[in-house]
Amino acid sequence: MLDMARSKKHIVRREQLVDATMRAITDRGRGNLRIRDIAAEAGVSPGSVLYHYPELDELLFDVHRVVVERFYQRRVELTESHDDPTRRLVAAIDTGLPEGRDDAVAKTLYEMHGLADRSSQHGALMTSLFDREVALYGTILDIGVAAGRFTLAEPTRDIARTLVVLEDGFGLHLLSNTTSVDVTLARTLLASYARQATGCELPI
Amino acid sequence: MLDMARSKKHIVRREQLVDATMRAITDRGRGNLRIRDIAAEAGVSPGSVLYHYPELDELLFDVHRVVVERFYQRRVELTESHDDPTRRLVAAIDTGLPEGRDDAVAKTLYEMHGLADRSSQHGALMTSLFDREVALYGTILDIGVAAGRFTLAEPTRDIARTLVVLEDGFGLHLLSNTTSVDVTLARTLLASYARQATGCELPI
Amino acid sequence: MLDMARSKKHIVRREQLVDATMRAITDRGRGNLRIRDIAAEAGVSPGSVLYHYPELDELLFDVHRVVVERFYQRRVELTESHDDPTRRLVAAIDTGLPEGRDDAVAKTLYEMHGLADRSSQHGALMTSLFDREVALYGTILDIGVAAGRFTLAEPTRDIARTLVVLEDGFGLHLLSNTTSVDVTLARTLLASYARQATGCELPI
Amino acid sequence: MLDMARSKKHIVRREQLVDATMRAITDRGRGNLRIRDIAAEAGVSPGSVLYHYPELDELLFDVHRVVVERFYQRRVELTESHDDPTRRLVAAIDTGLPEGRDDAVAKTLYEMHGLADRSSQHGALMTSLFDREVALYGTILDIGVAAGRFTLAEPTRDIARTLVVLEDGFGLHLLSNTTSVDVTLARTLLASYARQATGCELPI
DNA sequence: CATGAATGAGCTTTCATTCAT
DNA sequence: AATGAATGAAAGCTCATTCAT
Repeated sequence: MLDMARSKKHIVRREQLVDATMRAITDRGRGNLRIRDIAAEAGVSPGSVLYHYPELDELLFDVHRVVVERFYQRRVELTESHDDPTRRLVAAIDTGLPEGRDDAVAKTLYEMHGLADRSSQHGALMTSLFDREVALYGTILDIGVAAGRFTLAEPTRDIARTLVVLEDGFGLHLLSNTTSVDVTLARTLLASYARQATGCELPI
Repeated sequence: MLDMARSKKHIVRREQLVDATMRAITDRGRGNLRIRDIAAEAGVSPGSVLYHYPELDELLFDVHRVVVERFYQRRVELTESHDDPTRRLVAAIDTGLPEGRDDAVAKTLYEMHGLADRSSQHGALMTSLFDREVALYGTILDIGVAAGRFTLAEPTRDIARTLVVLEDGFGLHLLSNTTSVDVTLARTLLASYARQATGCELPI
Repeated sequence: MLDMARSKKHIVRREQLVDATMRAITDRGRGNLRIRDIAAEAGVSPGSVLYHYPELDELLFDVHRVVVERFYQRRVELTESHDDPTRRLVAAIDTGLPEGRDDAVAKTLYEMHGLADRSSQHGALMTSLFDREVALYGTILDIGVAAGRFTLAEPTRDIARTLVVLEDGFGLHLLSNTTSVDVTLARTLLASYARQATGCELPI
Repeated sequence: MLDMARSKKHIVRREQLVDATMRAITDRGRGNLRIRDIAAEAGVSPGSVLYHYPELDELLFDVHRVVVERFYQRRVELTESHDDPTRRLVAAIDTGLPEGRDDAVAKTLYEMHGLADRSSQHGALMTSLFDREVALYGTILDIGVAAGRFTLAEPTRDIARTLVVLEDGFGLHLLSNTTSVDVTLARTLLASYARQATGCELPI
């Protein structure tokens, strides 16, 4: 009992630290991340961070995991809140783009790409996200086809993958200081591609 | 004369350091970059690096500049080595994707995205690259139209931007440990989009 | 309570560091002062010095402050331990001169003059010391006059200032390798001036 | 011949470096003095400084020597430019005080005190200056006595020493950021002491 | 559990110094 | 004679990490 209680507290603390780390990454970038930043953001001491996460890599991995999950779950929820296939498609597009430069989830997600390079664990996470995003789009497209709304110009999966890659490309630019791309343009071009690929006008 | 010679030597050393830095970034990533790595890669002492680049930021900026220029120039050269619009388009696509995980130029380019976040100078570089890439695709498309080979489904610029963003999205995945995307798939999907957008089969 | 205890420990450590710095300055001179010297003198690690004094300047300022205070307080105590005006005057003179080349307080005090040059904070400290020393002599003189023992040849303040400046001049020589001046001579000449200025023989 | 010419050039360069060092010390203080500062002030390269002064200590010693000589010679010249004993005395007092915070000779002289501490060579220089200054005052006083103008209250040498020490004390304050003492006050108090000691009003 | 104190490893940075030209 | 280039030693500074309380 006591053990469980302690464990529970432990888990809660770890979750708080994951959140704090996300904020710290959004603020300072992953490269400059210091334990004291995480600690400060969580309102605890640096030693406390190490206590709950003796291996910092584990914390970073948890952050990645959480951020992937949140990002994906949000997409699922918001797309499933619509019945109309075109509205679903638009919702998918909208939730696939960062809301702005301070979109913590999106920012953290992109910061994690650098890790995938050196860690297959992180690579696996990213792959799992990609695949699920593709599946999400795939489902939306197939349902649209089944409903007689979409006429696909290419195999479902190819369109879905292209859409996800496009999102990622736009995300990269939107989270940088690039001025050639803004979120409106990104939506427009994504919708434009989607229209072509589905043969269906989108309510954007 | 003497002054020019000295200046020249200095410039040469700086170029060597830029190259060394590129390699160091490819090896260790930008976040973990240490002066000693650059020095080791260049075969000089750490102090020497600081001697030629008192401000590390300036070195990093030069690296970004060089890498952008190399990347873009290579694309221009290889696309212009073809006369046929479709072959040009294919060449553009091929040079827009990293050749592999160890593509130093591409790798460095992507590592620089993190800097754009905090530095408008880097942002400007990235914007300039993006704009020129878009212009490159734009020219290819327009020439193809003029030659009666392409029939554009969308405004030239929109297609061009979409192509560049797709490349960037693919690049992101190809340089990470993601297994869902490989270079063959990237080429295929890019070509697929290009075919749609130009109404013209590509010799891929 | 806990906060106060912690704070207290911190304060104690800082005081220890101030003392250690005084010794280090006496040994090596302020110009050659290294953090490791302070650390070694305090029996801690260099990092620990920075931990308690993130700004070295602050430490140096505290050293100055402490040394000024100690120097002045000692003078006050020792002069006030006498009732006879002439003995007081002699005590003031004696405590105004360095006891030797290894007089840590005096040595540090003089080493600080170089700082006043560039920092108004240090200048203010030196001014405050000077003014208080003048006031101390002033009081002694005035009391002597009131007691009918002294007959001042000049305004009280002028005599007092001249005495303090003389002390400082002698101090400068006594702490250097100058052989033309020793502490006996300094006492004699100071007493000589004091005798003239007060019209009263001093028991030196 | 060639050797001598080279030698001459060498000597000239060394003199230039001594001057440059004086300026550098006045600007940055002796403690923070870097070879590059001297080089910059002399308009040459750091390597050149070492070439002419392989031992930096030697340069510093030459600076001390030059500065002592200049300071003393100027005093001699300016006091000897007067015939009247009182005017001589005033001239001595005036040339014994720094003209301001940027008085390079005086500034450098005081910065050298820190060296005397550790080097007997420097100590000897300071002693020689002190002794000559005392002799200078001594001569002035004796001549004034011989001319029936001064009636000394103390032995000549004691008065002379007291005057020099007073100057040094004032110098210390005038070159620091101390606000309690300015040059006018210093002149006044010195003159006041001189008047007492000589029994002669000074035209100050 | 949590913290403040303390440490030491690892890095940057500064600078006198060497050296080829 | 003089310089720019390069070095390496010595210092400072930053941090993760340890530990007593």
